[in-house]
Amino acid sequence: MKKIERKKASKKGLILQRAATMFRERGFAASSMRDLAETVGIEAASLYNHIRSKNEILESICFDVANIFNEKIQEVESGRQSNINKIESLLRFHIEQMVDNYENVIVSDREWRHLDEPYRANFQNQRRTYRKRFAAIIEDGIVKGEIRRIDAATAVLIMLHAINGIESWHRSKVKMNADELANNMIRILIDGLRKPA
Amino acid sequence: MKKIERKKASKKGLILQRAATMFRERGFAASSMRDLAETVGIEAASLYNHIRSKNEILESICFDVANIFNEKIQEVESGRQSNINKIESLLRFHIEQMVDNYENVIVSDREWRHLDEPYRANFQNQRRTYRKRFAAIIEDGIVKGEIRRIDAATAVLIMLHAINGIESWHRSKVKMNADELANNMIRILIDGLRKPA
DNA sequence: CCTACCGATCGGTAGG
DNA sequence: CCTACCGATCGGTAGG
Repeated sequence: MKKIERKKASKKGLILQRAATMFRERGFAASSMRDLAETVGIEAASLYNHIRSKNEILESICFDVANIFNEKIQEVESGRQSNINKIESLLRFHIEQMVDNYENVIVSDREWRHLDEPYRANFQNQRRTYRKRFAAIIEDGIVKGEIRRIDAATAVLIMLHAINGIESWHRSKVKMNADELANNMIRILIDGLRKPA
Repeated sequence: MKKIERKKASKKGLILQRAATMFRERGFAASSMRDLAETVGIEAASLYNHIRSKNEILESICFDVANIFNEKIQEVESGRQSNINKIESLLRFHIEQMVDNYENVIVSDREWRHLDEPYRANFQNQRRTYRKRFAAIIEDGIVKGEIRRIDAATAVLIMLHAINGIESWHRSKVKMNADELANNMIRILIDGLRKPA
């Protein structure tokens, strides 16, 4: 019994993993269940023994990613570091996820609009909330004099989107290692381009 | 004769404009020619009197956007400003395009992967070239001591992706005006978050 | 997990 | 610009 369940779980895991790759490469709407089945090595109809629908796969990917980031920001918020260091921690985590959990992170960011209701609204809400919590850290940093007087909401959008640049790093031939990449990105985002006079 | 041509041109323009909106909202693959025809006010079959195929619409959107940015970077490269100011000019232009030419810019950035070959490869090449030219400006700025010793390619990816954050600004209720937005973004990207000690 | 199949919808064409 | 229609493909189900 345990064996069967483990087998089922791992086959479902395989389906989700192959789906993430396919959704990233072609987009959710342009990915067919027949093609997905083929990469998994079964017939299309057999997929439905493991998942309920195409949309359920997307739900699974999107909410997995959302949970990962929600847990992290909770942990960071309750820490005792400076706000600048909290931001650096979050950025490092985003970069790390972008490197290690690439397919899922990209798909959730790019394809969540295809979620059926009420999942779409739910996901959008979680996004909004996450950004507000991130902005609150920046605002606290401004109040405490660690951070320039910038618009916090704009800064959050910049940070979160900037990290999507790693997408291109993934496909690049000249692979910088992941740590070096993270250090470069954080330095640029936190200290800017301009050389201090 | 002129009248007919002008009429045709404007109907084709309407189709491209409605298509851009639809492609942005639902994605290219999830947009049907029947739905597009409906928003234009004609039958699906009649679209083909104005355009050759669904993919041709995407080509038109993507290469229009590519041309706009290629022309701009050419102009900036040949200017006499400092490299920091060249970067600021490019960023301002990107932000301006994101505000004024929103649908086309977003669609070209998000949906170009659906271009048929050889357009896809061509577009990808133009992207790569644009980024190299952008990076060359940063590298020159580093050599001349205007810019910190950062990885130029990484900086380009950050800048270009960061600007996509405006996407969220568009849907936001609390509308900051476009100039204010541009100033905030440029300050954050060029001078960073951290308050100088 | 498969075979066989459903109704719906897709991009596009013929012919006027 | 329309009516009528094509073949292909879609997500998903029945039944075993």
